[in-house]
Amino acid sequence: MTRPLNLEEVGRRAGVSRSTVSRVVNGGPNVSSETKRRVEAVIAETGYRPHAAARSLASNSTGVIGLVIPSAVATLFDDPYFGRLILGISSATNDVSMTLALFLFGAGPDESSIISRVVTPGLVDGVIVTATTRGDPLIDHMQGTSMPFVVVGRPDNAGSTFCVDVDNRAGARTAALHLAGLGRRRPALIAAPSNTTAGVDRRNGFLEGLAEAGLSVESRVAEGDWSQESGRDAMARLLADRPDAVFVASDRMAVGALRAIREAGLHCPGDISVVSFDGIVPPDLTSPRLTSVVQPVTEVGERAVRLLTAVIAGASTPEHVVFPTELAVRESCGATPTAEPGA
Amino acid sequence: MTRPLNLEEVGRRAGVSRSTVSRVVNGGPNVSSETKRRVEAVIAETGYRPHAAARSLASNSTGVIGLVIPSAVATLFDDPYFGRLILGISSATNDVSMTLALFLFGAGPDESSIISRVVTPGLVDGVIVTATTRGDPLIDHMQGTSMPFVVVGRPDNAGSTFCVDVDNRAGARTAALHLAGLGRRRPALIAAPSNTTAGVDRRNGFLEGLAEAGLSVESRVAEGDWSQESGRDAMARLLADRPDAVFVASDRMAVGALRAIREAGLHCPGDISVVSFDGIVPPDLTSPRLTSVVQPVTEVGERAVRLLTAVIAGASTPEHVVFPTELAVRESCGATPTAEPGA
DNA sequence: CTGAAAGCGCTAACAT
DNA sequence: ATGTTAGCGCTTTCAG
Repeated sequence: MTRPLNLEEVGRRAGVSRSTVSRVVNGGPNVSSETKRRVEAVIAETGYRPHAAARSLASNSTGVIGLVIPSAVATLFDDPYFGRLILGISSATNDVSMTLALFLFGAGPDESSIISRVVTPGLVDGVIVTATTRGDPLIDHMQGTSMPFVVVGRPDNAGSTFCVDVDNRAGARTAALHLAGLGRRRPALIAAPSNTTAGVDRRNGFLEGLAEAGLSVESRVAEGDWSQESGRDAMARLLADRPDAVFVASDRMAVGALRAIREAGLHCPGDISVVSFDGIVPPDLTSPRLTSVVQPVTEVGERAVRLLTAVIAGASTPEHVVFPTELAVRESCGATPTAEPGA
Repeated sequence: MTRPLNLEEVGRRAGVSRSTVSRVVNGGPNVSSETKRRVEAVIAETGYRPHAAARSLASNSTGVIGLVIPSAVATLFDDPYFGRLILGISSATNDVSMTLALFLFGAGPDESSIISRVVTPGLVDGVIVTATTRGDPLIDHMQGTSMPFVVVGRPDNAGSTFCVDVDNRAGARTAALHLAGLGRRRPALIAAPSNTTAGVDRRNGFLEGLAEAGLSVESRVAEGDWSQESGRDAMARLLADRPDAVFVASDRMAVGALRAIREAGLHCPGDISVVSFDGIVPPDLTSPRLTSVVQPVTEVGERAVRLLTAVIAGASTPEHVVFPTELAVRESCGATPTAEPGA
């Protein structure tokens, strides 16, 4: 006859009440060390583990946070960005002994049902939302609920939400200034999708930096979709205009751009300087190695978790965390490389 | 005065008991359509959603499945394999209205605590374990618990576990036969880590196929670590031995190998035929396009979820699902490409 | 320092 | 067809 292994049973075996067992399990005060020892012995020998659902119900806290990635099309995982972000978030949740729930969804009929699952009470304590597009209804939806959430990235209506982002605009501006400083005079731009704030911010930042240097892209602008292929296609098209420099809004697209340059029989950085954004593709994977505006993806993820726990704990004045980026100068821009950042 | 929005409250507003509300929420029988209509109206206007933890506790089923990836080092996400697998698993869990919890952990002191969190009662209904290494203690650990689980890949002691894998051995053998059929006589092998069963199976399958064709790799063998860099390094070393063909155990490593070939001033497939395994890198991303043994990653993920739900439902005789692979012949092997599979 | 008791919100018999 | 009731295993006052 095997009875359920719960607090009551552990208490029975240790000769104490379930309240006392609960106290030792949760490291509560007011337990004699002798009692504590005995209870712990029973826990060890029985392998008792508290029941998560029961605990959630009684304490009104689940210990799990959700990560919501809408429009999670296949291509999304071809970019190392999300893997890195997930890694950062996962490691931060592990650090605080929480569990990570992943909500991925593309367009489709299931979308609204998943959206509503995310805000199911008693499922997660809060959620991190990322990869939203401009005007994404998801964020409005979240605001209409009482579920704590933080956004990774900059939502359109950022004012009222907690979010953590990198300074895309400043980073792109730095890229422009760097290119200008190298004496380049016919810059081109391969932008990221304009339905994302990161895409818009990087584009604006680049144009702003150019303007400061008295330069302009004129018609040398193309927009990619984050994929390597799109970067290659965009570069191939732009080459007709004979640019002597190009800022590519993501590493992945830059890899494609480098390829297009090579396929056109041109040389980088000799014929054209390339600077990209992300700092996520291992430098040695390309030749020349990419000069890139590095964003601290892992830190962003970790910070998002910390911020979310604060919101869950009751923080109420929207906080806006913005991480700076750092320009890693390597060979693709044609400048003399500086030391690797952090080296 | 706002009262908690629960079954009781919804029932109060609709003028019925909480059991009745529970029935309509769960689509149970024995509810008059008039009552059902009234209750649904209240639910719609209040935005009531059942409390997940309470439901889990009462029903002894959480509706969440865990995905466990040990040794989730950063490099893990540089390979599109895991992204694809997660996508497949996520879409399958969405289909059955379940939630996906992600447990990633590298080596470290936290490892055992995460391992034990995975088997916390009342947290997940079952777990999918993948990316284990040979002799991984995690699987033994899982077997010691009553938590339902399935393995993606082939555990050493597969006999007693449910698992879904692809036929790595047969796929690699096909690659060998294909290369032999092309008239290549000095084949080389860039193997995957020998502490993984996939690595071992692919190696053995290739050697087996070679033997059937009366060929041998002799000393033309190197082992990579799945990374693109390792493939490049391995190829660079092997080139000294003048192979006229190489089987690379993963697409990522093959991309690196192609690069090494180019950097050595050699030509693929002219000087050397390349066949890889995975079929996960978009063909147009490399030139020449890779001939590859394609494994159905997404299907594997979906199938793992289905199998797990069966185990959760009580299935008890270990089942071993093995998906076949398919050779996609493109340009890197030097053969005349066939039509794209599935085209 | 420890125990008793009242829920948390839901499901699932069992009544009616 | 609907209501009543007894838990699920835990946390958390409140007594002692």
